Amino acid sequence: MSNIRDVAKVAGVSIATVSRALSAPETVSKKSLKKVHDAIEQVQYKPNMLARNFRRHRAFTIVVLVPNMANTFFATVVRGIEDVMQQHGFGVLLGDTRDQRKREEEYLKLVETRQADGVIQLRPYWEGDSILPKDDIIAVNAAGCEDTPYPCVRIDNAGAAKTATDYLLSLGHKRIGVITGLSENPHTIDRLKGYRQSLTDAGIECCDEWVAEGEFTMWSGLNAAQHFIRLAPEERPTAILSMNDEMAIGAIKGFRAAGIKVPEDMSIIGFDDIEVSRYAEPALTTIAQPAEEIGKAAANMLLRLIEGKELRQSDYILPYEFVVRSSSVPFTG
Amino acid sequence: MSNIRDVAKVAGVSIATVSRALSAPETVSKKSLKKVHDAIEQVQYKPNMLARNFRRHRAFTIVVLVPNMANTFFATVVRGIEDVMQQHGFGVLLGDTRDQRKREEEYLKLVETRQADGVIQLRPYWEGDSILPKDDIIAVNAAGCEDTPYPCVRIDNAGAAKTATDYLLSLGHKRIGVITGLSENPHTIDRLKGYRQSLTDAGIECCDEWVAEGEFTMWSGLNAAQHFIRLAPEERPTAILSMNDEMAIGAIKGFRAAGIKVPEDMSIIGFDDIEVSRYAEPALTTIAQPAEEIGKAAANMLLRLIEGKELRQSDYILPYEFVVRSSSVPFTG
DNA sequence: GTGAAAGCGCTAACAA
DNA sequence: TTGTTAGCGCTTTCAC
Repeated sequence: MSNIRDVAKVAGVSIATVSRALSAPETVSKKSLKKVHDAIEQVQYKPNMLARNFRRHRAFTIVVLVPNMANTFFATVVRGIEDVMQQHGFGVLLGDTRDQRKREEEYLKLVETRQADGVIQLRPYWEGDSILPKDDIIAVNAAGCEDTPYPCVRIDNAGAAKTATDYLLSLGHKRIGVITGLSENPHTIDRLKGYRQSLTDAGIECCDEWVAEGEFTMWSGLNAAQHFIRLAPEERPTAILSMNDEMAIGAIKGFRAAGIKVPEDMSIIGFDDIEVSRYAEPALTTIAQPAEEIGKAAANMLLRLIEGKELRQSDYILPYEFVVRSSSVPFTG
Repeated sequence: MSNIRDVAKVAGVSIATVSRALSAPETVSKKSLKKVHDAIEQVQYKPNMLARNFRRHRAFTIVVLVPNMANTFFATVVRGIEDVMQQHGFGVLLGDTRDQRKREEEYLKLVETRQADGVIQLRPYWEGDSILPKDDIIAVNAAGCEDTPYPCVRIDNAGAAKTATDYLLSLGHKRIGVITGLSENPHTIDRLKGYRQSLTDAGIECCDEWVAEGEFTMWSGLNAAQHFIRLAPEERPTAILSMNDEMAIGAIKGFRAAGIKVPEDMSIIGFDDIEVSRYAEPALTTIAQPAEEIGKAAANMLLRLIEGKELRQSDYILPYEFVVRSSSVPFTG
C-alpha cells in the first residue's frame, strides 16, 4: 500500500506537490502534474481518505435518520439525498432507527464524534423530541411538518389533506372518515387540521367516529378499516382519507374482506403516491409528494450548512400534486 | 472541542492512560479510570473518531451496493445488514447504484481509499461483471446466485422456482408461463433452470411463448402480461410464475385490464414475499426469501472477513418458504 | 499500572 | 511554483 511519500520519491518532487496535484491541480505546473500522475500510476497510489479527512477535520459523510427503510416513501427520499451527496463527494450513512430513540441517539453520536458532518432527519419534529435540534449538530429535517425549529424541507400537509377532503366533498360525500398516524405524530396533527378545515368550511360537523388511528403501516390500515366496518351502515363514512398509501392499501383489503366494495361502497384516498399505488386494485387516488425532490433539496441545504453558508430560507415548502385514479368515485345515495 | 490532551490534563494522568481508559479499561487502575471519566465529563470530551480510525487503519464502515433502494426486497436485506453492523459499531454507507456500472465503481473506490473496510454487493454475480471480486477488496455477495466466485449468502433459486412450478402443476395447470428478469441476469438463469426442470420432470415440453422477459419492475410485469394476452386463449398459459412480486403485481394489473381474471382465469405466483404481497388483490402466492436474515448473515460474514478470520463456508444457503395465498388456484378446464 | 515518545498519512502555513 | 516543516488527535510500543 503506497503512500504520498512513495509517489513524491518516484516523481522526484516533494510530498506537498503531490498533495497539491491532487487537491488543487491548478496550482501545480503542467510538468510536475504529469510527473505526479505518472508516479501515481506506477506505484498504484490510492490516497488514504482516512488520513485526509482526519487532517481536514471533515468526514465527507452525513447520516440520514430513517424511521423505517422498508417504507417506500422514505426509501425514495433517501435516494434523492444520496444522489446529491454522491455528486458532491459525500457518503451517506444509513441510520434506520426503527422508531427507537436509542438508535437515533446512537447514530447522532456519529456526528458528535466527527464521523459524520451532519444529519438529515426523516422523522417529523415533535415537541419533547428533544434530540434535535442540538447545538454543534448540523441538521436538516426532510418531509416533516410545520414549525420545525431547524431547517426543513416539506410539503404543505394541511393544505394537501384539505385538497383531498375538498375533492371528496365535491364528489358528493357527506360522511368522510380519516385514517391517521399515531395521534401525537405531527403529520397526523397537520393533516387532521386540513381535513377538519375542509369539513368545517363545508358546514359539516366533524364526528369523532370518523377518525381511526393507525400507525402508517398496511397492517394498521387494515385494523382501521375494522373500526369503520363496525359502524352502522347509515352512520358509516362513504369515503375515507388515509394519511398514507400503505394504510390505504391495508384498509382496502379490510373493507373487501368485509364485503364492502371499494370504490363502489367506499371511496378511498391515500397520501404519498408510492409506486405500488398505481398498481393497487383499485388504483389509488392520492396526494403525490415529490419524495425524491424533497431528499435532494434537503441534501443541498445540509451541504450549504456544512460549508458554513447561510440558508436562503429555513422552511422550504415543495408543491404536492393531487392524483386522481380509481379509488374515489362520486357518492351514490 | 476538547481533545484527549485536555482530558489528561484535568485528570492528572497521561494521554496514554486516557486512551487506554477508553479502549482497554481493564488495563487501567480503578482509581485512574475514575479520574479519567470525571475529567471526560468535566470537559465534555468526545473522542475524535476520524483520528482514531486513521490511527487504527480502520474505517469501521462498510458500503452496501444496492441496485435500487426503492425496491422493498433490497431495502429489507439492507435493514438486516444495518442491524448487525450497528451492533458491531460499524456504519453502513449506502451505495444505491441505480444499475449503473459507473456508480458501482465510484462506491467501490471508497473501499480502495480506506473510507470503508468492505462491501456487500446485492447484485448477483455476472460473468463479465468483473468489478467484483477484486484483489484487496473484502466483499460478500447477498441474495445472489449459484457459482458466485466470492463469499455469498443466498437461497436456492432454482429449487425455489421448481417448488413453485411443481405446485402449479399439482394444481392441474399444464400451460405454465414465466415472467423473468433480463435474460442475462443470473437470477433469471437460475430460476429458469428450476422452472424448466419442473416442466421436464412432468413430461411437458417448454414452449418459448411461455417466457416473457421483464426487468423486475411492476411496470415490466404489466408489459409482460401484454405478451400473454396477445396469445390465443387456447395457447395461453393458465398459470404464471413471476420472478419477483413486483412484476407479479404489475402483471395482475395488466391481466385485469384485459378482462382476464386473476386467479380464476390465470393463477400467478410471485417471488420474494415483500410486505405488500399479502395485501395485493388477490393476495399473492409467493416464494418467501428470508430477506433480513440474508442481510444479517452477509453482514456477519463480512465482519469475520474484515477481522481477518476464516469463513466456515463461502456459499451460505438459507431456506426459503413457499407461501400459498389466493392468487393460485386449481386449473378448471 | 503508567508515562514518554514516536509516528499513522496527510494538509497547509510559511519560506524560498 | 515548489519544498520544508509542523502538526491534526489518537494509539501503541517501550521503558520504568
